[in-house]
Amino acid sequence: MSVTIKDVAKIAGVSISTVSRVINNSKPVSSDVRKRVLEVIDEIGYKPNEVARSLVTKKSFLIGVIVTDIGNSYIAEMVRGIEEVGKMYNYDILLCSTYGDENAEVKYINILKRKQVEGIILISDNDNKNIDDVVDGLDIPFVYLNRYFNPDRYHTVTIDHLYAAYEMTKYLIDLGHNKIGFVTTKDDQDYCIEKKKIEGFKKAIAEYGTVEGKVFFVNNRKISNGYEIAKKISYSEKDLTAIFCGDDNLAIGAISYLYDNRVYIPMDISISGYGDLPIASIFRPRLTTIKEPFYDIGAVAIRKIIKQLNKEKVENNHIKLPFKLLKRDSCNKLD
Amino acid sequence: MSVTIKDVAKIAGVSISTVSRVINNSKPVSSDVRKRVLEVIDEIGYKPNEVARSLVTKKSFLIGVIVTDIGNSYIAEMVRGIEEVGKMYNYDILLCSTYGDENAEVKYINILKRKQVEGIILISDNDNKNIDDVVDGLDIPFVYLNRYFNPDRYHTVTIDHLYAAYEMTKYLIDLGHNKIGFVTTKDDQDYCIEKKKIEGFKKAIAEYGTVEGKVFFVNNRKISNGYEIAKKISYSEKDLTAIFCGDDNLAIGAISYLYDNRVYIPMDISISGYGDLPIASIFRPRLTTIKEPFYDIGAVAIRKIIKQLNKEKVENNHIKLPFKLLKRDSCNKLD
DNA sequence: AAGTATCTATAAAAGGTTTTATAAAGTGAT
DNA sequence: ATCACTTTATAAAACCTTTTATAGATACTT
Repeated sequence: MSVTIKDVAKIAGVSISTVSRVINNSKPVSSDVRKRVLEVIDEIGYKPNEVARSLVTKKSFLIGVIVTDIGNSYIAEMVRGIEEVGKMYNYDILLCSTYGDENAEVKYINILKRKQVEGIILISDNDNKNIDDVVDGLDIPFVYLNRYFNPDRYHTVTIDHLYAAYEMTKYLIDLGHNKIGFVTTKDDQDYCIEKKKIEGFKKAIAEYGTVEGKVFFVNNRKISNGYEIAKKISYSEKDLTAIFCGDDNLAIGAISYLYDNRVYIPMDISISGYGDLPIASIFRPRLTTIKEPFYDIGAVAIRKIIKQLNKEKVENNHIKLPFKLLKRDSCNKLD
Repeated sequence: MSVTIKDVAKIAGVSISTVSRVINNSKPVSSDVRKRVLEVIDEIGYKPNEVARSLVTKKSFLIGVIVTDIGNSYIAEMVRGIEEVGKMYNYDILLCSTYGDENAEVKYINILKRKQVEGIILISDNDNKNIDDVVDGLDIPFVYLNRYFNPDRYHTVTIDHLYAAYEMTKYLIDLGHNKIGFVTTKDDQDYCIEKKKIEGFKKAIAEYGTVEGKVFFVNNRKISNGYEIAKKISYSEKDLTAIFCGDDNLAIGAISYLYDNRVYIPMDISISGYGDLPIASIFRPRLTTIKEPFYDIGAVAIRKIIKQLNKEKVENNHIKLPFKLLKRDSCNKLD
C-alpha cells in the first residue's frame, strides 16, 4: 500500500534501523550510506508515519484546544496566538468547539486524551465544576483560559481586570462624567473576571465623592444584550452621561440601539467598551475600550504548556499580561 | 506508566483480545465477562490509546484543515461548518494557518499527510500552482475551497458568483441607479471568482441600455482597501449613485471613509457588499449584501470528504450552493 | 454416544516506527 | 599479528492496539 521505512531499507540495501538513524540523525551513519538512503527516500517519496512514530516515542506533537466558538473574534485571536507559537515548536493543534455545551468540555478532554495530545488549553465562559475532576485525573499540562480562574488550582493567563476597569472608569470621570453606568454579566464567583471588573469600577467611583456609579446586569455579553440594556437604560436612567460596557459587544449593541433611536455617540452620551474586538476600531464611532492582548494570552498559554513538556520551570500559575486603554471616539469630554 | 489494555486484561483475568472485543463490540462476549471487563475499565480509568488504534486500523479520524487565517470571519464560519459535521462522524480537525504564505500550504499538506489525516480541506486565497503537484501525489480526499476553482481538477464548493453579482446589480438598477461602480480585486484566471462577479455585473449592465457601469480594482479585499478606493472614487467619480463592493470588507471600508467625510449612506450614495460578514447586519447602516452560505460550504466540503472515505459516490466535483440577496439599509431607491 | 455446529475465548501476528543490545568491521598501538 | 578500541550497521524488542486463525467448551442432531 503506502511506502514505509521497510521499502526504503530494502531498496537502499540497508536495515530499517539505519534508515531511521538517517531520518532522525540519531546515530552516526557513514556518508555514502546516508546519501544512498536519502536518495531512495526522495525517489520513492517516503514520508514517515507520524502515528507509528508517536506510538513509540510517546510524543504526538499535538495540543488540544477546546473553545466555545471559533467564530468569536476574541477566541479566534487567542487560537491564533496558540497556533503560531505552537508551530514554532512543531506542535499542531487539534480544535474542538463546544458551542457552550458544558458536557462537551469534559467529553472533548477525554477524546483529546485518547488521541494522545500532549497538552490541553480550554477556553471557556463557564464555571464548570465537572472540569475539576477530569483535570485532576489528567497527566498532561492543562491551561484554563476562562472568565473564571483559580490560580491555585489551574494554570491561567489574564489581565488585571480590576485595575483595567478602574482605569477606564477613572478616565470617564476625568472626562467630566459624574453619572456613570457599568454593564456586564452577573457573577459572584470569587475568581470571576466580571466580579473583578465591577470591583474596579466601584473602586474608582468611590475615590471621587461626587460621582455616582450604577451597575446594570445583562444575561449575556452579546450584541443583542447591549441593544436591550440600552433600551432599558434610556427609559429609566435618562441622566446617565456615560455607559461603560464590560464587553465591546455590549457597547456595539448599545450604540446600535441608540443610533436607531437618533441618540448620537459621543455627542449625546459616551459609551466605552472592553476587549477591543477587531471591529471596535472600524465601527463608527470608533470604540474607546480596554485592549485585552488576546493573541498574547494564547501565545503565553501554549508557551506554558510547552515549558512543562520540556520540564522547564513554570514560575507562577497565574500570569497577568499588560492591557491598554484605547482612547478613541466613542467617549467625549463633558462640559 | 499509563494504563493500557494489558492492565485491564490482567486485572479482569481475560485476554487482551477479549477486552478489545468488549470495547469495540466487534465479537460476542458473554455477559458476565463483559460486565467484569467493563467494571475494571471503569475502575482503573482505562482510555484506549487512539494512536495505537490508528496504527492498526489505518484510520486516524483526523481531517486536516488549512486556512489562511482563522481570524477571518468568512473562514471561521467555514471551519465551523467543517468541524460541526466532522464531529457528527467522529472526525476531529487538525488546524493549520498559513497567513498567506504560499509555501506553507504545501508544507502543511505534507505535515498533515505524515500525521495520517484521512482528508484535507484547503481554504486559500491564492492560485498556488505548486498545489497541483502535491495533490496529484496525494492518496486521500482533498477539497479546495478557494477564490479560484477548477472543477475538473479539484473538488470544490461555491455559489454561482456570476449570477449573484448579476442579481445584485439588477437590484441596484431596479432601485433607479444608472451610474453604478463595482469594486473588487483584479484577476484574470479563468476560474477566478472575482472574474465571475465582474461578468455578472457587466451582464446586468448590458441588459439595460441606459445604465452605465464602471469597474474599479483594489489590490486586496480588506477594509483598508475599501477606505482607500472610496476616497479615490469620491474625487474622480462624483456622479456615481451606487457602489457595489465585491466584498463586505470593501463596503465597510468605503462606508467608513464616507462617514468620516460626512457623506451619509444610503441618503447620499448607496453601497452594497458581498459575503455577509457577521458585522454586516450590525454595522450601521445595515449592509445590503449577498449572503454566501459559508457554514454550509464548510459542511458540504467535509461531507464530500467523508463520502469519499466511505466509498460513497460523489456526484460532481463542483457543487454550487444557493445564495441570498439580503436587502438591508445601505441601498436606497433613487428618485 | 458420537459427530457436528455454535459460541466464547485465546494466542499470535500485524501495523510502522524507535531504540537497545549486539555483532561486524575498521583503526591504531604494541 | 594480536589486542583493544572505536565506528558503523543490524536484529530484535517494544510501543498499544486490532484481527485472524485456532482451540476449547457447550449445545444440538441423529
